[in-house]
Amino acid sequence: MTATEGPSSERDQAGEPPEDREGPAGGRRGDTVAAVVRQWRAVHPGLDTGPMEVIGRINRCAALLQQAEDAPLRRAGLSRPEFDLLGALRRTGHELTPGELARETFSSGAAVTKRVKQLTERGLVERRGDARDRRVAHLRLTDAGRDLVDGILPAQLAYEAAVLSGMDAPDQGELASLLGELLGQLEGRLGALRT
Amino acid sequence: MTATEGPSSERDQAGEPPEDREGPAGGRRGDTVAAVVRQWRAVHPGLDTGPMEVIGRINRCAALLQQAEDAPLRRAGLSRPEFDLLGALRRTGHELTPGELARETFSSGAAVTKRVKQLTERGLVERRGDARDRRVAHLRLTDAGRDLVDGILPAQLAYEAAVLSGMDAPDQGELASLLGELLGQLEGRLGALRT
DNA sequence: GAAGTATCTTTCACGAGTAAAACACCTGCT
DNA sequence: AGCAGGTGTTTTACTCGTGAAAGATACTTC
Repeated sequence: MTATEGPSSERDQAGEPPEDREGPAGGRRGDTVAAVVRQWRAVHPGLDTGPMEVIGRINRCAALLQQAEDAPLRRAGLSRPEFDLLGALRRTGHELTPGELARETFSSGAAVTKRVKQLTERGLVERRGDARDRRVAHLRLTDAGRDLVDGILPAQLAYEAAVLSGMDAPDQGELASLLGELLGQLEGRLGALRT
Repeated sequence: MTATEGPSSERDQAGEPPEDREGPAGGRRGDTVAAVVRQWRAVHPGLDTGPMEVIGRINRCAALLQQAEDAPLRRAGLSRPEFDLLGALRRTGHELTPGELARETFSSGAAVTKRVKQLTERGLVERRGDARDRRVAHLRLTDAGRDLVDGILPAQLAYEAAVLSGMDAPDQGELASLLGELLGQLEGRLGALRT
């Protein structure tokens, strides 16, 4: 969550006309971001609210999805960042160094250090020193770690599919494709905008 | 950040064939999520990776956008959650209680308490006790707070528009619409899935 | 081959968010 | 009136992530 949005609320003193009126959980039609955009437009009629409708919704979807999405993981006693770390190890198929893991999972090196420590204590990850360069460590899944990932992943994907099931397949494909386009753009030239 | 993804990395001992090879910053074509999906499919050919392509991309877009998006705000000395709080006050037009603000900004009451404290100390927000019910506080923007929001918002939206400018307007509209559909679904029946 | 510089990882100190408990106050029931 | 229970807000104790510094090792150059 973030972006210039939030659900619309009701708060009217005595006898105001029953104007907008949408509970935070959203009205029967239209999402909360749409309501927020309407509010902004009422206050600042000249504003170009186009970007909010995209960015606000992305942020809001991400927040909701993360909240919901983690349910199957928690049952396995894993947080999402922990699962991401294990997953990176699993899907690449080979050992990774802490630095590589940090890049893979888009988190700081410090965070990786901590997570690896916990995961090794739990017996899911093993570390091995490099013979050539004694600064680096090589991390790999233990058998237990691999089994855990392989056991969770199908349930996780099925759960995610259920979460998305309100949308039909073609729309999901279209959405994935547009997001891919946006993401490609962002990953390419974001950082060139560091004004 | 989060979701079952992360960029692909290179790590090969001596003489392996130059197989996949995409730096974390993404290859010339295709986003990082696509690369991750390819890795998963190579390891688990039977998997339905559809959900990852949507959810993974949403999460990754959100992470990148938040990182980039906040640049104009930081110049004004505000974090995104602080701006969201001020924005909620501004766009609703009337006073809000801490509880309402928490719902508006999708954050916990405790977080709102802390932010409000800081913002009142900075002279951007004022509080007023309720005469009837002395538990509740009513919060409103000071003139300085209102001016700050009004001063930042156009720059913020222009910046966001620039961030999205790699996509043409019809695609942005399409994306916004699909996200709105998804968000409507999620907001409606998410929580019914609390398995 | 020694000094300086770059790189990989971990440690430290801190800020931010959360859940749960604590408070403070209202309200309805007897 | 008095109290049981509910609601709005703040406090507390804790977790987690981060940036910056520290630590350890490799490379480069004179």
